[in-house]
Amino acid sequence: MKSKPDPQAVADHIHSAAIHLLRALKGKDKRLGINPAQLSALSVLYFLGPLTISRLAAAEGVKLPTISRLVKDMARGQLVMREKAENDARSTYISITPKGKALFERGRVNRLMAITTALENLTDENLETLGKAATLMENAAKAVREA
Amino acid sequence: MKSKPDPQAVADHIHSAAIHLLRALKGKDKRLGINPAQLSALSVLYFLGPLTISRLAAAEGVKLPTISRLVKDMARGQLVMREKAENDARSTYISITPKGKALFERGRVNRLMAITTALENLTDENLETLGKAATLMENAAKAVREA
DNA sequence: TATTTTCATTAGCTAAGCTAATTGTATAGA
DNA sequence: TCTATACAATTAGCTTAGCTAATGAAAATA
Repeated sequence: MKSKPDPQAVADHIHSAAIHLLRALKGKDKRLGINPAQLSALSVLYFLGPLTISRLAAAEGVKLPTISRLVKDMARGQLVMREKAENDARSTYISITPKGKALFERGRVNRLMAITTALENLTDENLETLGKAATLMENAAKAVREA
Repeated sequence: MKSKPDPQAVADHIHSAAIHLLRALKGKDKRLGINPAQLSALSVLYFLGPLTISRLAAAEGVKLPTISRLVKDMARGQLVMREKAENDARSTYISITPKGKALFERGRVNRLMAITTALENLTDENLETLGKAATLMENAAKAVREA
């Protein structure tokens, strides 16, 4: 039963699975007026509190301009607010507004419902497997980013 | 130890992990002259053999025009070949060329080396976890797509 | 035979990433 | 203190990878 797992094969498999899962999810939150990238950024602000653009970019693992534009869009929709940092005039803190919070909560639920539904019929054991795998994937992502 | 896993939380976690892993990988195969989407399509042709555009799109979980354009680009680069189906003049079979095969093999190795390296230090048990998770994710992706 | 369905392409749109260049602000060193 | 360097953020412009809608041609069906 325990045939020695081949890292290359596992890498191939997990990579392919990640691609297919995200592709399948794309567009599931169209009607909410929010897109996946915004949802993801809102999630960070929701859980971590106000952050500068730079720190938000780092948290999301993307470059500055990417977040900069995202924040602009979200600020226009009043999902987030800008606040000048007291100690450093170069920095701006971004925080989530009540409206953003509400949208995020709705959006998050809707977006993830699709996966959740797909996972609901799984055994607890399988759910546990997925949970552990998620952590391993996050670590791998970090390692790749730092490579 | 076995605290009842919450599908919603697992969904959230796996979703986030998939986003971060793929973002981290992006651009790792720039210098090969092939991009992730092409690599993914080549992979399917490599393993499954010649397919029509429609079947290729289905295998990749995307719409027809997406694959149509991808194939056009790859055909220009002589990575794949078109062949008219004998029995149905509407269909075209796409197959991988020797050049495509070679590029795929190199590309695949290079692209996945990043994950592989990140995974090499894991225990066999963790690799097994990831392997199982990948399968569960593929199933979830399919379920989402069909929802 | 006439209609509908299917396979594929084209045109044109959007989202989400990137690099390079620019502006304004902080800080370190001469 | 002044100057050079470094850092935060934005803007401009490019690329990739997806989508829908419209079209043409072939096959299947009523």
